[in-house]
This record gives sequence, C-alpha cells and structure tokens, in this order.
Amino acid sequence: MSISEIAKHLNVSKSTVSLVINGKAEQGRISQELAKRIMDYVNEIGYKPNALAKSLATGKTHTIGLIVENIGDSFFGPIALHIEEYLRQHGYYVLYSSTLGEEDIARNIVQAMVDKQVEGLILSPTIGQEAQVMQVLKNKMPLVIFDRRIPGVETNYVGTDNYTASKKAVEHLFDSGFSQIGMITIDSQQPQMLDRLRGYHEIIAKRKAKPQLLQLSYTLERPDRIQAIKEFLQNNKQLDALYFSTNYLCVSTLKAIQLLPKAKTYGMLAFDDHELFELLNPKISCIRQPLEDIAKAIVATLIAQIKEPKKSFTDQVIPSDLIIRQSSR
Amino acid sequence: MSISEIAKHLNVSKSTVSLVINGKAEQGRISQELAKRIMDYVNEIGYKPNALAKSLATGKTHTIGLIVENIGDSFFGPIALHIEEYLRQHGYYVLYSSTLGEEDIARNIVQAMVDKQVEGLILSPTIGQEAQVMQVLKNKMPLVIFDRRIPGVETNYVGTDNYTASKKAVEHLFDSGFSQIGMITIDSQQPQMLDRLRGYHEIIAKRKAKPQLLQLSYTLERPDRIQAIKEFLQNNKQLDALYFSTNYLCVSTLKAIQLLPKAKTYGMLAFDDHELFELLNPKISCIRQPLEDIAKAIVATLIAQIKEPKKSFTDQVIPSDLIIRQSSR
DNA sequence: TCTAATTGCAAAACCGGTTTTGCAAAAGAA
DNA sequence: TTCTTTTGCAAAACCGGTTTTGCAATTAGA
Repeated sequence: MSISEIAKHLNVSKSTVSLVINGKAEQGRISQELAKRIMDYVNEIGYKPNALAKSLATGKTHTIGLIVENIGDSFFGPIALHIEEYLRQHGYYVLYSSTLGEEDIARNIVQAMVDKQVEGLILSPTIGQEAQVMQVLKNKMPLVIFDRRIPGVETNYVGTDNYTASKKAVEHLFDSGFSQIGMITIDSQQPQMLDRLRGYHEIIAKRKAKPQLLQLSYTLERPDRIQAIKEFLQNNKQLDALYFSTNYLCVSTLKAIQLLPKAKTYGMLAFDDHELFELLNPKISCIRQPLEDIAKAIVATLIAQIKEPKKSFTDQVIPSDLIIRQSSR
Repeated sequence: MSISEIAKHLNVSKSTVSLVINGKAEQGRISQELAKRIMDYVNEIGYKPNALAKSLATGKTHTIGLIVENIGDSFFGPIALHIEEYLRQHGYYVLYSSTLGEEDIARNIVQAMVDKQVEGLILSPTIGQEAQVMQVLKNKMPLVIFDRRIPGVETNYVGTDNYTASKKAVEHLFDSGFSQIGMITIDSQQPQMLDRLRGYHEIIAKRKAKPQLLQLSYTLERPDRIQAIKEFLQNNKQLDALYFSTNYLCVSTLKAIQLLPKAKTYGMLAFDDHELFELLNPKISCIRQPLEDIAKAIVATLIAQIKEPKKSFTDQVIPSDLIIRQSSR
C-alpha cells in the first residue's frame, strides 16, 4: 500500500496524506475533519511508509554503519552490543559487518555502506584502508575509528592506551617475581599491536632482560596456532611468565599447556579480559578495556559530529585497568 | 554527484548513462564510442550510484535483517558471524539488532527492517511476537526463525532438538554415577527452554529421582544470579551434579562455587559449549550445537525462499553433539 | 528511388515518498 | 459591494535512480 493509493482511495492528494501522516496538518492547513478521516483510514489499513523512499526524499536513513573485525569475538561482540544500545537510544539503526581483517572485504563494506547513505560510520580499520578513509572524510561523512588508529590519518578516535597498559602489565609480571617473561602476539602491523609490543620491549630493556617473542600469523588456524605455541614453550623452557597481546592467544596457550607432556605453571597476563580468566586456577590477570565507556565515547563522538559537523577531530584515549588476579608466587 | 549531473556534463540523457553504467549499452543500442566516453568520465570522477535510489527503483536492497537476542553472547555472536559470511557469499548485507529478549524492542526492530525493505528476515524471536510474525508471513516476506520456535505459527525453522539433547545429557549424568542431579535454568517460556526442561523432567522421572530445580529470572543481573545460585547450592547440599540450560548459567555457577565457604566438585553439563569448559579442571561436558551447520542451513533456507517463494515451510532440526569431557568419577 | 527496418539516443514514466507552490473559494475589511 | 486576506487543498517539483517508449536519422531491401 503506497501513499498514492491511500490518496486515491480517499479522493485527496498524496501531499495532503503525507502532511497529515507526518503531523504537519496544521502547517499544511489541512482541516481537522479531513486529517481525522485520513488518519482513521491509515490506522485501519496499518499503513507504514516505505523507509527507502522516505530516506531518499529526506536524506535521512537513521542508520549507522558498524564495521568490526569479528562480531563473534569476545571483544567486538560485547562492544557491538553496547554501541547498538546507545545508538538505539539516539534513534539510529545499525548496519554491521565483520571484515575478518581482510582488506578487500573491508573496502567493499565501507563502500557499500557509503552507497547506502549511512549517516555515520564506526570503523575498526584494517591495514590498507588509509586512502579510502581519507576519501570518506573528504566527503564529510561522520566517522569514528576505534580500537586502532590509522597512522598518518587524522580522524575521530576512541581507544585505550595500549603502550602504557602494556608497560604496566609487564612491570607487574616483573614485580611479581618473574624474570623470564615471554610475549606471545600476532605479527600484525596494526598500531595497537605495535604499541603493545613496544611496551613489552621497553620494560624488558629497562629491566635488562632478554626479549623472548613468539609472533604468530593472524591467518593461522587455531590448531596450528596451538601447535606453534606448544613448540615455542618446549623450545624455551626457561620461560616463567607469559604476556599475551590478546585474550584469545592466552586461551590458545592454555590449551597448548594442556598438551605439554608435563604440566607447568606460568605467570600469565593477557590484553583484554575473558570470562574464563577468573575461573581458572590460578586465575589469570589481564588488562581490561572498559567496554561500556569505550562504546559510550564512540557513540557520543559520532552523534556530536552528525549534529554539528566539526572542524576538528577528537582523539580519546580511555585508560584500561590492570586487573590483578593471581597472587605473586 | 548524481547521474543527472553526469548526463548534463556529457550532454547525454540520464537514461543513456544509466544503461551504460549497468552494462546494458548493448541492449539499449548505445554506440561503443559513446559508451566509452561515458565510462571514462564515470571512472574519472569515481561515481558510485546512490544505493537508496537504486533500491527504490529496482525493489532490491540486497539486505537481510538479522535479529538475535544478544550479539555479544557466545552463542549468537559466532552464529551471526557465520550467517554474515554465508550471506556475503550470496551478495547480501546484514542489518542486525539485538532484542535483549524484550518484546517491544523486538517488535520495533522487525517493523523497522520491514519498512527498510529488507529482502528477508532471520529471527530469533521473543515471546509475544506471534501476531507480528504472522503479519510478516502474510506479506510474503522470506523469513527463517532460529534457535526457538513460535508455538502455533508455522514458519521456516532451524534449530536443534532441545528435548532429545537434554534427555541424553541427563542420562549421561546418571550413567556417570551421579544420582542427585539438579537443573539450573531460566524461567523463560521460550519453547527451546521448555523443551530442555521437559527432557530433564522426563529422565528424572524415568530414573525415579527427584527433580531439583532452580529457575532464575532472565532479567536478573549477573551478581544477583550468582548469589541466587550460591544459595541454591547451600540449601541443597545433597546435589552431586548439575545440568544447565545455557552455558552462561554454568559460568555463573562456577563463579558461585568459588564463593562457597568450602570447595565442592559437581558433575556438570551445560547446554551450549563455551571456550572455558575444556580448560577447567575437571573439564565440563556440554551439548554442542553445530553453529556453522545451523548458520548454513538458515542462510540456505532463506536464499531458497527468496529465489523461489515457496508454498511450504521447512523445519530443520539439526542434531547436537554431546561432548563428554569429564571422565566418570 | 521509394519504403521498411534498424540504429542511436532522448524523453517520459515510474519507484514512493516530501515539500514548495499555486489557485479557487470563503471570509474579512473597507 | 468590491477588494484583500486567509483557508484548504491539489498540483508540481524533487530525491536519484531504472526501464520503457518514441522518434529522427541512417541503412537495407526491393
């Protein structure tokens, strides 16, 4: 049922129907009786306007694009939930996609969302999206980047201080009495990963220790990852503590440790919390990013920019907490 | 840049531009040279058509609505990822929302997605959506319900056999030597929950045991839930095994057990797997729904219905595996 | 050489709305 | 009573595309 059909049925013009439906009867000088007659019929047949046509006419889609690396992930999933809730409070819907860290998927998705006239974008970018993001910015599309920056591109950004948090984490392991502290990370060139790595190296150097690093390919399947970690542990028996750049690397390592011929306990600390960390024995400490605060900051920044296209960008670094769970040995 | 502006710039009609851009130069009998001239200019300025206008004209949005209970959840998150991947392979985008199990949110979301002309809906419904879903069906919108059925409404459905799986699970606990088997669940009227409960009662009766049930409100915050479970355990010291209708109830219980004044080990078995179950000591068995298979079936069903509006619905019950992790005591 | 068919594109209609403009009839002012 | 406002709504233009139709110019056919 279209507005034209309604108009025809009631023998009025569609402009009249449109005005009445949108509560602009007054301003369109439509008489009360006619307005009532129209509303009655509209309610009777349960008419709902075609949102596409409406968006085309008004230029408003009430939709925000949300692009994360992996919606099934224990970091992005919950953050997506919070973002969605805050956006809903502002009357926006979410068009989402996962990039799986792949450049071409990411680019296609951004393009598709821009084409679909989203009113803003929330993006956790991959490597190689610089040019596209600059293009998006040039077109004045409201945009917030989160979790990782795009080096050399100035945008709104919300994330945590990976470098500082990483330093605190490694310091804590030293302070807990460990001395042979290895780091397990992925060989990604993403800034947040590089920052975490830099923090590790810095403290290792400060304590005059030797860096012991396992860098795994992001594309490695889980079983291969576990195998690689297992070998790393077996070839580096001197290790007494491990620092992980992500929580899932820690989970994989726990699995790898199970597979070791003889059990061994490590001091462990991971970037990003995980439900299981407090349920293990010994518990596992972590750096916890305040997901709700991050989501709130992202949405607030985006809405602000939509309402009033800004001249300058905001760069918000939300501190993470070091959650200390295990006692020093 | 619109297609009209391009046409004006090149002194041609916009119909010509449209035909060329969409590779219909042949069928529109546009000369090669003109087609090339148009394509060159289009590429030069990097024109991308407005997807809204295109959708309005063609009636195709290439968008599917995905409505889950909670995208941050360890069941819905990963399943959403898989659904998204399969849909991408078919050229569809995803508009998603979480209902948080709330009726009015769910209804608004479905309405919004229908208004936005999604080409199909994938829905994990809440209680009270019957009428709306029937309305959606009457409008011939392709639809797949998953995880839980809507009693009395015939639709496409993909889910697991909650009743049978539940029976197998409780049987397994008995067979492992436990005799005082409690069940912890939420007091939801959702069919999948009722089926799980029914399976428990059936086996308990068959073994001539006494049902021992804790039904928690879905709206309970996590700390309160943990507290309630703790009290339940303290008031029912005879319990030696626990069966959980969802994995997060098991996780909450693990937390509650930590808080008990003196440690106790239970036989435990949960509906839905969780990363941590195989990392604990003792490990926790579970019923594992095959997420990828479920996602694949959902998408296949939906695509089939889009391509060829069916007369009849398919009801697919995908068996779950009982993953036995702990050894019998 | 005259008519018929084909070529090449412009123009128009349409998708389903919103918003501005215009105009006849009624009401008010002089 | 005549001119000016105001009222109440229809008509038209627009959003940015797609697709069908129509028509002049060229080519082919006889």
